[in-house]
Amino acid sequence: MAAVKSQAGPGAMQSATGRKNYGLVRHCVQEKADAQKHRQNSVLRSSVGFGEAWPAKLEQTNTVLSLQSSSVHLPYRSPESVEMDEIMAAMVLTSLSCSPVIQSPTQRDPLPHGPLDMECGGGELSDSGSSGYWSWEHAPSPSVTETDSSMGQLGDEGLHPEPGARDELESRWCKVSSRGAYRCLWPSCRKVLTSRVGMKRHIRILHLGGAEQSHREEDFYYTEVSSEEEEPTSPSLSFISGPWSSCSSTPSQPTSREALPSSSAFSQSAPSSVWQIHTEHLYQACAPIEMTKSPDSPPSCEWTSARLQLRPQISMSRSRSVSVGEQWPQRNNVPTRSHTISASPSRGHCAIRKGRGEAKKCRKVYGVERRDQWCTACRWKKACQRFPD
DNA sequence: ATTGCCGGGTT
DNA sequence: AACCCGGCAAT
Repeated sequence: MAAVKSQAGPGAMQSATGRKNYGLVRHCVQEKADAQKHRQNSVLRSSVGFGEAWPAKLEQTNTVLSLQSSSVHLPYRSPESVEMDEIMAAMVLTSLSCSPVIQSPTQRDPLPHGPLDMECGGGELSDSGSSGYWSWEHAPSPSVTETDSSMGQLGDEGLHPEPGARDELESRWCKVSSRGAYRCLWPSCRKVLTSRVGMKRHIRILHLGGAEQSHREEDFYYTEVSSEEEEPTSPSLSFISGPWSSCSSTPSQPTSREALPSSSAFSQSAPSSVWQIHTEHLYQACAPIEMTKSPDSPPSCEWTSARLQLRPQISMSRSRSVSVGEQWPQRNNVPTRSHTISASPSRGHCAIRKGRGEAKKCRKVYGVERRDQWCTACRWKKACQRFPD
């Protein structure tokens, strides 16, 4: 009883005669307490880990974050001063994801499913891999990984792009300043026009069937290229850069081209998937790190220390832009899950002791004063035969 | 402190 | 075998 009082408080007190439920009540209370304890511990742990990973991640993801900030008209700030504002910006972006422009890409279901659709579909991209987290932060293919990481780097003037496809992407991004041509990104159509209006018309008429409702959708099917960049690009790169650039209302704007689509693409599927993602993420926090490290990752020791930092930067931006607003539910959920896991031993422990108090015994039923009504075993201080466990 | 009951003693 | 109880673990 004293134990009950101390653990469950006065509300859970059971009378001596009500001891039948004592065990159950106590178990529930115990698990509650355990849950709270685990939750606190997990929250604390996760928050600590987050805090550790955060600064380093800030440095690496500064680009994406600042771009996001720019999309909500927040001035660029140094990484050291951005933490809270980034969270706010991410939340704002999340809320902004419901804007018509952002949603429009997902309305193209009847269209043939080229890479564009997959990419601009938002949810399809993030969930295409399957179970959310791994498909998000685990780039399914090297090309995507590289693209993701280069996405972040290209916007970051402080980082040096790497050779290979990244160069191409860089040129693609850099062409913004030297824009001159527009390439149709429709699958198997690489038409290049020098006029945006012409390109829109081309897309609308040839690919969108001239539909009136496709009024704004042409933006998603062409990309702006520099006139000298006519060599074909790998599909993964082209289809990524294209829709992303065009998802914004003004495709030629480098900042919005990156921030808006990313937020839109993920926000549509984020609230549920990211929720699960972070759950699994924390759950798998002990998973090997190096396996997910991109070969292009900057050789920073900070990047090898925290798991999140090893993710492609765009992935991190996704997670953050969408999930920061969801962080609390996630965090509240994660400990719950960990509690479920960690509670099993405690449950097993309780199972051993479960028998006691579970069943009424003669002593409890009749009381000491009516001992004559006890079963023989109880009278002999043996295992009760009338109310066996 | 109370309870359940094992182990052992006594008759 | 019937009965009783010390003592322990669990609560």
